[in-house]
Amino acid sequence: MHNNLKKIGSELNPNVSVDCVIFGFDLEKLTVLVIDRGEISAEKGPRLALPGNLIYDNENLDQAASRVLEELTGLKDIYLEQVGAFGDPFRIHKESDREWLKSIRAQPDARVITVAYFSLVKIEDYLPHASSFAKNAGWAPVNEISELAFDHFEILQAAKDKLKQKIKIQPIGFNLLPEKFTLSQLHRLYESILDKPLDKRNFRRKIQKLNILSNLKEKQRGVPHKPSSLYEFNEEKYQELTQMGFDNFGF
Amino acid sequence: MHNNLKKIGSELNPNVSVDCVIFGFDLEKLTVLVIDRGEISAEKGPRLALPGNLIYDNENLDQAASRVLEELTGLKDIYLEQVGAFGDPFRIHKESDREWLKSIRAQPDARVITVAYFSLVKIEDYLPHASSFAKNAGWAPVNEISELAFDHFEILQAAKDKLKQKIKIQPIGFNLLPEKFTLSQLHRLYESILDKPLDKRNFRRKIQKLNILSNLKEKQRGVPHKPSSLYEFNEEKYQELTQMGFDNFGF
DNA sequence: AGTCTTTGTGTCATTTTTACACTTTCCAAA
DNA sequence: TTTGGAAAGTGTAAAAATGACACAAAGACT
Repeated sequence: MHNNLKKIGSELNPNVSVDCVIFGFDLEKLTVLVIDRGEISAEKGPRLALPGNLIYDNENLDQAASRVLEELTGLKDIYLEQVGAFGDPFRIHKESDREWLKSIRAQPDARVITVAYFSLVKIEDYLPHASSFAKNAGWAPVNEISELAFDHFEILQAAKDKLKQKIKIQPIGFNLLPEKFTLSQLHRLYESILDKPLDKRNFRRKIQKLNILSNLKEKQRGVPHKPSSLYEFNEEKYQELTQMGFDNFGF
Repeated sequence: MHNNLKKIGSELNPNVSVDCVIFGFDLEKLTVLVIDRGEISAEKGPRLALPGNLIYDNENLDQAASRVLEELTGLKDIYLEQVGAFGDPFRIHKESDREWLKSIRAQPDARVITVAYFSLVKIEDYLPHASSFAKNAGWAPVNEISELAFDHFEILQAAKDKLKQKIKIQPIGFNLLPEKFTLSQLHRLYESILDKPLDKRNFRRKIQKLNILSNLKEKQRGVPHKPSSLYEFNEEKYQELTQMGFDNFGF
């Protein structure tokens, strides 16, 4: 099938980039990893931007997104999902963007299409201040972001929508939680993503009925209140469910 | 905001294309518009492909998709939705593809990212044989397609999935039906897209309860059985529904 | 011992879903 | 004109899911 491959160097493709919306959950609210472009004049627009980079000609889109994610956080094998392609003609066009563009190795007058991904990360796995990677990256609460550089705010919005939609169908939320978590944490996570309150008892009933959680015989320790049971996501039980035609959490 | 625009000609961008999955519905089953690349040696892979083309540097992605759709069918203002971006490195690599590539004006050794769209067309609005456009395009039943050129089969699959998902949430199916249609036709349409049988009475009850159809005081004529009432999709009533928080058909 | 904070639990009324079969209406052919 | 074929159209009952709602239990801290 793949005969006659052309030999081409691993060059950056000046026309296609990937941007990553990296979600985290601080056990209270949904957060996203943003990069501070530093002190810039008002002309340059918002300081904060999503991590992203041009793609290499010898990697596919998913690989490029993984690479960007790993370059920034050092994390591998992370849940990644494509959001879609973005790009008005000449969306990068300000003289004042030149410096920034140079830093991501794009040509200022190039037309760049960007393919956006969202990823779900256990926030404990990436503590920016402890990391040797980009000191200028940090977690920001999603709901407190009101603007981002370039078209990144639009991309963030699309990523939130996609996540919201996806979590109604597949149990991907566990990627944002520690291995062992409480039902209350899961409950807050769903409320954060769906952006609406869910009745506590009804939520617990619904989740428990699905039977995709293992109740570890272990409790929280050191909390100044009644300690909660800890649970683990059970992949096998979830597979059974899907094989029975399950495809909707009903939120 | 948009100062300092670069002046750039309306050149084709050799790195980015759009492909369109144009769905139709022949009142029996879901169909898709495919292009016959003509007699080619077995080496060249499947004859059938999705319509697509490179994008111009002065149009955005949505515009490019509209253009491709219009160039092929002559139709404007058609429902279009992005499916996502596709593209392995060097996915176009066969010597035998050169001729075809020339015809779509791509360079044989270029790396092409393709952004896929799906669109919904009233099949009656585009009858290939009556059209002066591409004589080599035609409607093919979606379920009878087992292979397509390039990565188009994968794209078709993704488009079907997206359509299936989307129709559970928004009443976009009407774009595939004539202005006036019967409940049975709508029923068959949903079964085709969701790819599963739906109980007739339950389907009708569910649709009617939503109250987004206007029952025209008009019946089918000339059918060899009891004639059906004709209905029209009522956009205003649907808007009311959404404003009341409706976002799920529950299929 | 008392206070604070969060966990964890059940019921009832309403709504939604599912499964299921027969009569009506028109056309066409005998 | 009668008859047969073919799809339209309609109701009900049982089961399941949803939504609303309040208080006791467990541990930490003072």
